[in-house]
Amino acid sequence: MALTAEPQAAARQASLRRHNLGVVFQLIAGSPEPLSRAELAARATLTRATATALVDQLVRAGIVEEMDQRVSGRAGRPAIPVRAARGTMVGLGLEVNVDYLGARAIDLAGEVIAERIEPDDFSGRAPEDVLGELARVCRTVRAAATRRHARVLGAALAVPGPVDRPLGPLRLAPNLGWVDVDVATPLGRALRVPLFKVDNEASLAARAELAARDSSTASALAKGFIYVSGGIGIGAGIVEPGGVYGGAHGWAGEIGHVAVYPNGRVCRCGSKGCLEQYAGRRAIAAGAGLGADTAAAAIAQRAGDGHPPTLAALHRAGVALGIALAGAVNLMDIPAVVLGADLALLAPYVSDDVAAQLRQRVLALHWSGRSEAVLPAVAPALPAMTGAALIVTDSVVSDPAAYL
Amino acid sequence: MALTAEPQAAARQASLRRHNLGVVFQLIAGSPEPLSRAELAARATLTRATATALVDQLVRAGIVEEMDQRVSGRAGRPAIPVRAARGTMVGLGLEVNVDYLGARAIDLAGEVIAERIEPDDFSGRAPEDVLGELARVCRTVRAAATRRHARVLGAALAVPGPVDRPLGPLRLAPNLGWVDVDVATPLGRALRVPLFKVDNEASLAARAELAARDSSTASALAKGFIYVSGGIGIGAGIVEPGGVYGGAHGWAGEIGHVAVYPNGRVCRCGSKGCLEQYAGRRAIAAGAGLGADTAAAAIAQRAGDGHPPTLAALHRAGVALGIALAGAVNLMDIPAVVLGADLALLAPYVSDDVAAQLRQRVLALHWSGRSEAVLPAVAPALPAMTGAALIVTDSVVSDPAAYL
DNA sequence: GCGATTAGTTGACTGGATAAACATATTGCT
DNA sequence: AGCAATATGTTTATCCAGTCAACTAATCGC
Repeated sequence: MALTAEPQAAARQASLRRHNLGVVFQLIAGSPEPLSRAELAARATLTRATATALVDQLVRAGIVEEMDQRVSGRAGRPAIPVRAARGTMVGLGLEVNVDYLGARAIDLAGEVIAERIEPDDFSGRAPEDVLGELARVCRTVRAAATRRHARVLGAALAVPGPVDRPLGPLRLAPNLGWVDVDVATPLGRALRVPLFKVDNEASLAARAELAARDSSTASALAKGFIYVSGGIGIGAGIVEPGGVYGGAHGWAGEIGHVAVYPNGRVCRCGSKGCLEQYAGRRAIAAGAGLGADTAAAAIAQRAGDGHPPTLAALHRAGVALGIALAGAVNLMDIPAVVLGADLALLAPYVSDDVAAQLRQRVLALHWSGRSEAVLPAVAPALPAMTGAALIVTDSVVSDPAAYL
Repeated sequence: MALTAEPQAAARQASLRRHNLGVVFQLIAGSPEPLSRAELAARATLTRATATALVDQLVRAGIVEEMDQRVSGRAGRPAIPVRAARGTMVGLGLEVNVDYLGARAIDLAGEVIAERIEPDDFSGRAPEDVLGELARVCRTVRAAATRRHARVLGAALAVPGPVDRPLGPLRLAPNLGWVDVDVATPLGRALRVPLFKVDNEASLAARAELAARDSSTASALAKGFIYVSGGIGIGAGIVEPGGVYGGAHGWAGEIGHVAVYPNGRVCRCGSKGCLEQYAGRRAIAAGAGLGADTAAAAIAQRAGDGHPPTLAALHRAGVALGIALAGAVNLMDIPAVVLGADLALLAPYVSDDVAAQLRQRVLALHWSGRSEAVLPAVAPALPAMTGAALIVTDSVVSDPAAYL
């Protein structure tokens, strides 16, 4: 029989405390404004007594900090607001990509404590060199963080290709020219952090987008979305209420190699008709009659000027994107699409075509008059680095007991 | 910030007991042979004392039963084996499809206690009539079960189309000609069961396939698989270690309307080039020059005889299926494909083409020499009915405390 | 200044797990 | 047959984390 995943561990009293610490800290970290112990008790349906015990434990550990009492205006003893501690613990988000690498340190509140980005062209460069460079950058960022008395919880690395979760190897990074690279061992050795993870760039960017949405835009994306990270290659991160969908190995989201026109253009990957060949930045630039290295901003500029070949190329890209996304939505029932990276800049010229294809091709939309939300990304620059840092700080948020 | 789903409830002492009852019963229900209290304690990493307490509670509730002592051959006091109680509690699995409806009662051990199938042609028939008929069939099955002193835990209904989880409405069932039908209210009212759920036929069949694999075939599918339910329409159930993937509303798995050739044949759904138009049973029959109502067995027969148009049609179907599945695997990183329903019969003639397309088009397979497993289904007839019954009995398995 | 109100703390109690000793039932050796 | 060895299941004392209810603390409004 046995349908659900079985290897569930039995719980003991300690697990109770551990779980509840997590619940309380998630409430604290997830709230835009500070909460009091009483408020936490109410939200978690605990008694004030236990809420106090839990919060005190978190405060003693330096994970949570009490703030000065604020004037409530109401009767009664004033509450002591608590919030995630600022600057005491940071996650290190690292990224290697084709045209830059960098590291960013983010604290439990999501604030950037330190960062360093190094633009360069890494395509075809030897992994050891590039990773060595990254380790160096990383050390300077860590030094900056420790100067500010922040403890480094761990690091996570974003890579542009399918990579085994959580420790690699990186299976393939076509645009770097890397195949089967063990990224974790050299970096882990160089950094000596208690926690090290590797994940796909698009998945991590999706996570950052989710975080950015949570605090700013109201949650049109609360029930999930697919974040499309468009550059030379195209990846995607699929976000559900539970987290980012990874699949069996962590390779999920390779939308760039979904066949849009099965007998169409030959792709670098060896297949034919892949989405990348129609909606990748180079494909669009080529279709627009521009140089292969034209930046997305320049393409957008050209489109804004009304340049017909550019508009035509963007139209073809939008249709191709719409076809691939319609397949994704039919398969996975994803309620919204977010266009990120280069595609965020090009969104004004492609999102209508994407939406039209979704309306036509998604079975569940077709019957109703409804249409799928297609939105540009709002997360700030280099979201994958932020996302990488977030999966580190997240490990504290979901299980603070591990850090006491 | 807040990346993980937050509305986690705080745990109290009672939750501990509840959780551990679930863990223990999952171990009991999931084990092919009976376990002793001591063995359960070891597997769940509990003390024998608590294992005893938990098992006793389950035994008192009639969920678990002690068996006669078996001779172990080893020294020591002989163990008292316990197993999920047979025939005391059943889940009712219901299904409405184009050419039959039926109900099947399954006990906690997965044994069929009673069933009744009524073949008929329901396409275009009014929902009220068909559901009325189903309610009648269901009552006879329930009567048979209660005659055997089994308590009915609840019922679940399988429908051939996207349906909101867990209570409907059924959004669309093209082959029944139904749109936006509230299936739960009339059936729920007629049956008066404590638990009622609705889900897609393919998702439920996938669940049954998983159960069938667990006990028989070794788990080549342990890390997940996509079950393709091929008939006139084509649906899919995506199984991960955690369960069956549903998406935001429960509509996931509509692979039949993934665009394989975006400018290809017009589909009943209003779009163009849907998989169904190439790999659906009618499409294959038409391509083979056979009547639209030719059964899959007859098509397979024809192919076995070496009939060239049939083989050509099956080749086209296999390629189309492979293209769609390659998209699914690229997006969701699914490690195996199971061909079910009509496609199980046709598997010998399509699986090679499917595998070839996967090899060509799945990025993560392409770099390595590996290939994706493509297997025919092994679950016995009408798996969706079994799957429906299983999601009911599963609710006991995962949370027995709710049934004390 | 005093009641009303709300926040946080304290102490008795309870449920559920652990640990260790004990009772029970078998095998195997002499 | 008798006894040691072994493993299962049960009993008892203890501990831990949460509840409940009472208490203290700090503010507002009159």
